[in-house]
Amino acid sequence: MHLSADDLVKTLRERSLRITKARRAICEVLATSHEEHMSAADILERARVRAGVAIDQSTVYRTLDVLEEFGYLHHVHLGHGAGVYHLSEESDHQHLVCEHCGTSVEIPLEELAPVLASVTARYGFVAEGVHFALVGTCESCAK
Amino acid sequence: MHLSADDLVKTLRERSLRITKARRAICEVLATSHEEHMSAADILERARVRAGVAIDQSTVYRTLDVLEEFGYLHHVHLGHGAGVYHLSEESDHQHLVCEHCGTSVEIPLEELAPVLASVTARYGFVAEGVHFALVGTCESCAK
DNA sequence: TTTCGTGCAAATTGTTTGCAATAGA
DNA sequence: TCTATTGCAAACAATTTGCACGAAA
Repeated sequence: MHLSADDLVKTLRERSLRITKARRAICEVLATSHEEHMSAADILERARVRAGVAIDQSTVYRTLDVLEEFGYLHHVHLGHGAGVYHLSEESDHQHLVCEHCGTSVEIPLEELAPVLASVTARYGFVAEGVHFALVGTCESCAK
Repeated sequence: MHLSADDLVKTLRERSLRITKARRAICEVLATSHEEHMSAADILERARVRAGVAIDQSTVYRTLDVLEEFGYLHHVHLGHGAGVYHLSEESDHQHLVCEHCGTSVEIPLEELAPVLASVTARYGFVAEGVHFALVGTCESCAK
């Protein structure tokens, strides 16, 4: 299930943050480009069109910060250049298995999304995060 | 086997590039901090000390570019902030295995470095890239 | 001597911040 | 009304580029 623009707006309202044209437009842009990785500049441009009013980049960054703080959004710096933003998906998770003690830790699949995306882009290989486990050494065994 | 400063200098010479104090110092810094992830600023500082002469940041970037172009160096943007550089190790690689046709593709381990690093930072889990394969669908099976 | 590589300074790109004006609750 | 949020402009951080001089080959 995907987050809608209204979901985002609602959470802003619930935290007694104000719903402005800029914020609404940014939420809409994020909600309607779900699987896409957008830079702040991309979001700004689309939000401007959608809002029909002037929106500043600083407003975009500030809004993204707020949403990220609440866990609705993530951003990563793939390769070089600008960071890319996208909404958090339902918490599919990925397992980290310790080869020493067998413990497994769950991490949100989203954490791996950036690499999986870049692997797809570069090698045409669609990785299935859920089908593999990361093997390594857990924190306590590392000591 | 690790690359020494001389190895690096030698390759520069072989390509008829000039061996300057700045370049030599940068090579030495890289060679003597093998497993470390250094930013360009770190490298600049250490190279300045080592060379005993003024070295400019642009020179550092240009030298790093050259070494990277020749495959002796990699850099990645982990998280935010400055990118980090490190010499290429023996080409450890990672396998992408297609679950449909069994084909496997090799990708440089370095490709996965960003996530592995963030997983370590966030969960104290040291992933061993070489011990897992990414399972998914390859380009031709995807059609 | 002939270029290549340098330092310097200024330009670029991506992101953040200070502040007075404005609009949401 | 009251104050959170905005746009603007300026500050920042990381990296790149233009250029004339100096130094490797």
